[in-house]
Amino acid sequence: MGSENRCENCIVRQFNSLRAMSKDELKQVSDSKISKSVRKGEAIFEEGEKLNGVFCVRDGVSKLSKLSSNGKDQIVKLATKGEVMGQRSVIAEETSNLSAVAVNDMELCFIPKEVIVNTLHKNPGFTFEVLRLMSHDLREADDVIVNISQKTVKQRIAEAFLYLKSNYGEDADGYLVLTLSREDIANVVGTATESCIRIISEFKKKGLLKSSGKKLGILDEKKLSELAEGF
Amino acid sequence: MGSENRCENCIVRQFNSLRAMSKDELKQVSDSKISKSVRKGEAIFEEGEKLNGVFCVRDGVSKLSKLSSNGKDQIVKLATKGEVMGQRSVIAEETSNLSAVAVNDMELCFIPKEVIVNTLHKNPGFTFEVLRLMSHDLREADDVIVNISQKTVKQRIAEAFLYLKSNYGEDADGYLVLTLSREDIANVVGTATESCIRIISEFKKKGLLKSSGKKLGILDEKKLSELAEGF
DNA sequence: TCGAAAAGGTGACAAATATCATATATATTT
DNA sequence: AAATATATATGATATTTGTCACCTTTTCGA
Repeated sequence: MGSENRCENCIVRQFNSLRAMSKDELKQVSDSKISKSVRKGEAIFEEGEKLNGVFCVRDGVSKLSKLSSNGKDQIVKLATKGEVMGQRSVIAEETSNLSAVAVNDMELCFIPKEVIVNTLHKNPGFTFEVLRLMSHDLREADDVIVNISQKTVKQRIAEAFLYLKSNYGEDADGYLVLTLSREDIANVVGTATESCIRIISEFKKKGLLKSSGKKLGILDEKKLSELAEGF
Repeated sequence: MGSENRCENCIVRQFNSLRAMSKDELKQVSDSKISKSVRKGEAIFEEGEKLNGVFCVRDGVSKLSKLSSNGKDQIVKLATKGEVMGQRSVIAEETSNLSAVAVNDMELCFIPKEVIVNTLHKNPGFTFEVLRLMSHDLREADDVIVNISQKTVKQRIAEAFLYLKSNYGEDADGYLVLTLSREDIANVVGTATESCIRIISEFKKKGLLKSSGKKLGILDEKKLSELAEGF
């Protein structure tokens, strides 16, 4: 096994709570972790499932969502390289409240919960780091609640594109690196797919967005953010 | 000072993270805390304010909300006896993302952040307990997001009444102990005050709710929960 | 590479919800 | 108790958004 497969050397660790682990703890994690490849569209875990560990995202993006009885799927969060999924369930010792599905091909490490829980009880630095990251997630969740209830669908879609640009960037030609289907965008902002398509078409007609194949790009960021703010 | 004013003897501590503190740590908290009485409608802290500590709710209820530019106020959470407010901001070292306003007369203890932060770095049990409670808050926030985007206003209002009953109970005559104004209920479910009033009137006409003065009571819990589920 | 399936797109219409106006009841102040 | 402010209530209407139907384009597997 090459040394790049050791958590000690894994670069994504710099972005998550694992960076607060001691060398020994990290060694334990590395020895017990299981690497997984997940293809686009595949499920990583399902709502209601009991998680026996957490998933550290090495590459790719996963959508964390909740399905309702009427068949709608609300995406609550997108998890990217460096993020750890399933922490909440492991900490609260509850089944997962969300499903995780790969948005594109992914590389993951599964870390058994025992190692995590042990470290949580022994290493306050690690616990604090997890707490800090979760408090960030909580703030973002609060913001989502306020956005959904106070902004129009058009504002939320405009905001979603700004979010995609600032979080995942754009390529040399100005297209967003992370390509989401219209349905996924609709599920992020909490609207019907048709409404989402309609508004994206409108944005394209107005010269705010451009498209090439499946890719979408932002043409007029200023107007898009004015729109998001409600002007 | 009577012994009931010591955190060591405070009963609300049983419901929050302070129960994981050592005797010494608790003594420190008690020696540095400041008791406050807040009248109904008064602000405890404002969105954007830098918090120098947390607020432990001894009695009463506070609404945690965020104001938008269009004047609407989304209530993200209600904090009750035993809950600690402002933790997120103190932990993340950010200004508060929410405002806290008293829904009824309240008794609070202000605990300077130094004591909290010190304990977070020294006592993993305490940190873990804070983490556990925050992971619960995060789950609830996820649920709110899904509810707001997938359920109708009518469903969410039905749900709000069930929530008020199960969390705050009802008096001998079957009226909800926690009385919220129609505006507050509207701000909890994320709708216009008029829409909220209209639906409550409808519920009363249909025999699902009863009212007496400002008080509201649940008459038909079964139908109300069926309604909340979408039947 | 052909053909099915999925994704993207658009119109017409229905339903849900917000907004505005105005009235009445209730609480609060003086 | 009168005066004022605030909360509740309801109708009329506008706006937003969802739903259904149908079509075109793209993707992907056999």
